[in-house]
Amino acid sequence: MTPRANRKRSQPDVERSGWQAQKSAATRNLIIEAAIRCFIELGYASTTTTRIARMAGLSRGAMLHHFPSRIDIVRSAVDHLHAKRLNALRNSVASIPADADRVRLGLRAYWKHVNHPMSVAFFELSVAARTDPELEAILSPAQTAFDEAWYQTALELFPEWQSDRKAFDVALELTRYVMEGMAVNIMTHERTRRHEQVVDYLEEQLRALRPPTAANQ
Amino acid sequence: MTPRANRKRSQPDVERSGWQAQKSAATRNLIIEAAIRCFIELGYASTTTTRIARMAGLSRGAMLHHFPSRIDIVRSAVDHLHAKRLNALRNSVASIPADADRVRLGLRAYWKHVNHPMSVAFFELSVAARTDPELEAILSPAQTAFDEAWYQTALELFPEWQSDRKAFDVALELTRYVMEGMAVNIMTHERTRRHEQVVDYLEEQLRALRPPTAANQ
DNA sequence: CCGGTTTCAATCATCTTTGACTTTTTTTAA
DNA sequence: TTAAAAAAAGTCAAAGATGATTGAAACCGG
Repeated sequence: MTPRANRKRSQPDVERSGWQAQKSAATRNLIIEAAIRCFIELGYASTTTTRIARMAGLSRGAMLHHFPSRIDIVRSAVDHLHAKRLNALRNSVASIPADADRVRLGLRAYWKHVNHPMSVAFFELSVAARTDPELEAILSPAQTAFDEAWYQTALELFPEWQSDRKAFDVALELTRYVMEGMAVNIMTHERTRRHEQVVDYLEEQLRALRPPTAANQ
Repeated sequence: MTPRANRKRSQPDVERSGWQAQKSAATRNLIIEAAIRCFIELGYASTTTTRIARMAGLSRGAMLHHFPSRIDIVRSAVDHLHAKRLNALRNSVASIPADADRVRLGLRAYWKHVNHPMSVAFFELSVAARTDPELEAILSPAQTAFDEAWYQTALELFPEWQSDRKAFDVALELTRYVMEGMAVNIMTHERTRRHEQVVDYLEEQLRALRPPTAANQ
């Protein structure tokens, strides 16, 4: 994103647009994305600093220059993931026209979202955080912020649903659990199940849960 | 749990399963259950041989006498979990009378099942197996066997549903995904959500999916 | 051009985990 | 009672991971 790096020395903060700063930011990004790829491909526990460095194509020493310790990388990776995830959610919902089949498109968008590699990475972190208080502390704010944003975004996508907030809440939670349950199933088991049928069925149910004002959009 | 057994010294041949063998088996069980507790409390990655031994109240050397290597413990733990899980499923379903509200009781039984510590342990292993081929090879047979047993058990619980196998499949998968999605949510996030409402709603939907032969049981 | 800084690389000591090996204690069978 | 066998405990070296330290190359402002 922005070439902003947390400077520790007594350098004027405004002067941070030189070539060096940009290269530094690029390297930091490279490391963060390598770490995320490690989470996805190797799992959180096997994501060692050595592996991240190799994945990023850097020496371990060079990497530890940008991130003094392992947990610093994790912290930045969580921030990075959170920002991208939030952005992807907003974009995918914003691209749905008001006169479109919002139930269908919204559902498919979320289905795509939970199957995105980014969600796999977040899932890995979430599971690891269950038994790792330090990671939990890092991840928790991002989780709740995303949950909140998800709720708000859904509310904006379906303004007519505000009339029946009870049904709306059930619909949202149901959607969330079905989608995430299926995503987890796909991640851990094989991918040879009839998930699409369940998505279709869920779509039907969501329509039934909606207030009967609009026609069927 | 105590290795107390009746000692008959006048029968040397049948004594093959004597005290020593029993004590050995008890110790093995102790180790296996300690390992499972470690999976639950520390996570799979942090379950080292040292921690298992400490959890079991044994020296590490003693433990490695019974299980030469770490993976051997994992193997036995998976078998142990699988057997107990299968047994619990069968028992809880078998305890449902034919004239009871089978939808409600079956659903609650499964809800209880996915929130059981045993399921947490299995979940930990499943997630770790995603990026660990060796563990995957150990876990996969147990997974598919359990899935198969789950399907069969449900079929036996709802024999009238055989007439509409399509709806039955959707109902089963839906149930599975909602329940597991919620369970994962409870494990990784906080437990302060309105899961019960979703269970109630799911119960309603399952009733609607059933063939309209029986009254409402 | 140069002093100082930033980036990158390499090495080092420490710690943890693992599995093999050895020793001690307990139990079994002759 | 005693010797073999099994269980339990303790010791050891190898491998891997981490963070710190040192050294070298590129870059910037003056």
